[in-house]
Parts: sequence; C-alpha cells; structure tokens
Amino acid sequence: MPELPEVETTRRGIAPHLKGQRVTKVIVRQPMLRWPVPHDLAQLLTGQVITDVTRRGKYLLLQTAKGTLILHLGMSGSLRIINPQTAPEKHDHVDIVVGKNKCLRLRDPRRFGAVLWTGDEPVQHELLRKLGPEPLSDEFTAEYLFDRSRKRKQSIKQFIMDSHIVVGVGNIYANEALFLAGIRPGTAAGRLTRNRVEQLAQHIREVLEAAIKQGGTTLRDFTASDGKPGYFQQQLYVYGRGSEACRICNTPIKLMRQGQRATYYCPQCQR
DNA sequence: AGAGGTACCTGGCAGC
DNA sequence: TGCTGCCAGGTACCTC
Repeated sequence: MPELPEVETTRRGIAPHLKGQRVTKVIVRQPMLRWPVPHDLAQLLTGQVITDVTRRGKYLLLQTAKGTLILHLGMSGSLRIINPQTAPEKHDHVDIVVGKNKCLRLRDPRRFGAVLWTGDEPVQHELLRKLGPEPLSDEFTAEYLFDRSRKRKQSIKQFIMDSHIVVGVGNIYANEALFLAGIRPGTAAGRLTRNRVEQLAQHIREVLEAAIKQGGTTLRDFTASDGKPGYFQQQLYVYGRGSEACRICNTPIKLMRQGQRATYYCPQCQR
C-alpha cells in the first residue's frame, strides 16, 4: 500500500477539492472490498457537506456533520479527483461526487482497501481505537518506543511495523529507518539499548517527513491524487535493492524474509 | 500476552 | 504465445 507518506500526500491532494463541498452523488460499483461497503452509503453521505479531510495512521477520514467516511487504501488503493463524466475503468470501485463536476474516485485492484462509515467520533471506531501514536506527533517519543519494546522477543522490524505500537511504518520505511539507524532488522526489539531505540525513533520520524516532502515513493499502483509521481524512490538506501551496492559502503545489500515480507539490509552498516 | 502464520485479491513479471 | 509460480505498499484474525 501506500504507506503513511503516500496516504498523507493523497490527503493533501484531495482535501482542497473536498473541504466545504456537498456530496451530490455516491456510486458503488464493487461493494466487496476488505469489508463490504455499507449498503446504504449513498443514503448516508448524499447531501452531507464534507467539513474536513483528516488522517489517522493510514486511514483517511472524510468528516461530515452526520458522521465520518473512513477510507483505507490497502496495498493497491489510490484516490483521485476527476470529472464525474470520466468513464470508470475496471478497478474503479467507488465514486463520491461533490458539487457539480468533481468526483473522488477510488481505484483498488487488489481490494484490500476499505470504505466504512461511522456515526460516532472516528477515533472511537473499532479499527482506530487501539492504534499506536502518530510517528510525527509529540506522543511518539524515544521513551515510549523504548518502554514498549522491553521484553519483546519479536524482531525490531516487525515491532515497528505493528500499528498498535506506532502507525504508518510500512515495509519500505521500516527497512529505510533501520538502515539509517544502523540496526539489523532481525534484532529482538527488547535487546536494543535505549540509545539505539532513540536513534531509531528519530530516523523513523525523519524518513517519513522526508518522504512526505517529496510526495511519497512511486510504486506500482500508487500515484498521487494529481497523478504526479512521488520522488522519494530515488533516495531509497535499501528497499528493493537486493544484491546492489550499499550507497554508503558498497557492500551488497542483503535480502531476507521476515513474516513473509521482504527485508533488505546492509550487513556492513547494520549491526 | 505475545508470536507466528494465514487469509483476503489482482496484476505483472520471470522462466520454461 | 501461453502457462505456472512467485512477488507486491496492509492488517485483522486465528492458533499455539
């Protein structure tokens, strides 16, 4: 999926087109996403004014006076603002038309994404309630990460990718942050010293901020809402670079598997 | 409670 | 050209 920077880039792209706009039409072509799209979504949303477009972790939240539309892009989802006349393509599952001629269109070939509705405070929603802190907020401190990691035998990479620990760190940025912090991805989380956890927390923040600034990483199925590619790809140190020379020391980057996910690291720079 | 594996789904690509 | 197998940004849910 889009990881946090891609979701945030998407949010920034679509928000100006949606904020303050009234929903005039909702079209659901494929209701079977990760969970079924609410059957009465059109009824719930039509006529509502979108008051704000926010984000919690990788969930996008379209707020209205009546409730909140919760969107998740899964592995392959993307959102764009188009003219509602534009013919839908194969995997264009949901349209939310606002005003007279703007449409938020969700495309998601793999259908791991979600479109849900809640009438309550979105943070109270079952899926959002137990999420860890935002990595770019003041809540995400080295102290917090250190405390949570104590006695955990799980690898540090899987630990930072757990959204109940911290949200938004997906496979790309987990690999990158561990490289920048000089930590082997397979190290047990509980065995890292306070100092190293501090380094890691700092690099998680930095890599996500840098990626957001560059508009995310261009991936197979991801394009920002304006269709422009992200530029972060060009500065990945390890992700997707198996057998290639480390940009720092020239040692070949290693590829291994952790929890059926690809892990890349430099055996020289990461100890 | 924590750790590990499975499942959901489609498309692209390498190899034969 | 066509088939098969593997890979891909996520994460809830199940079992041990």
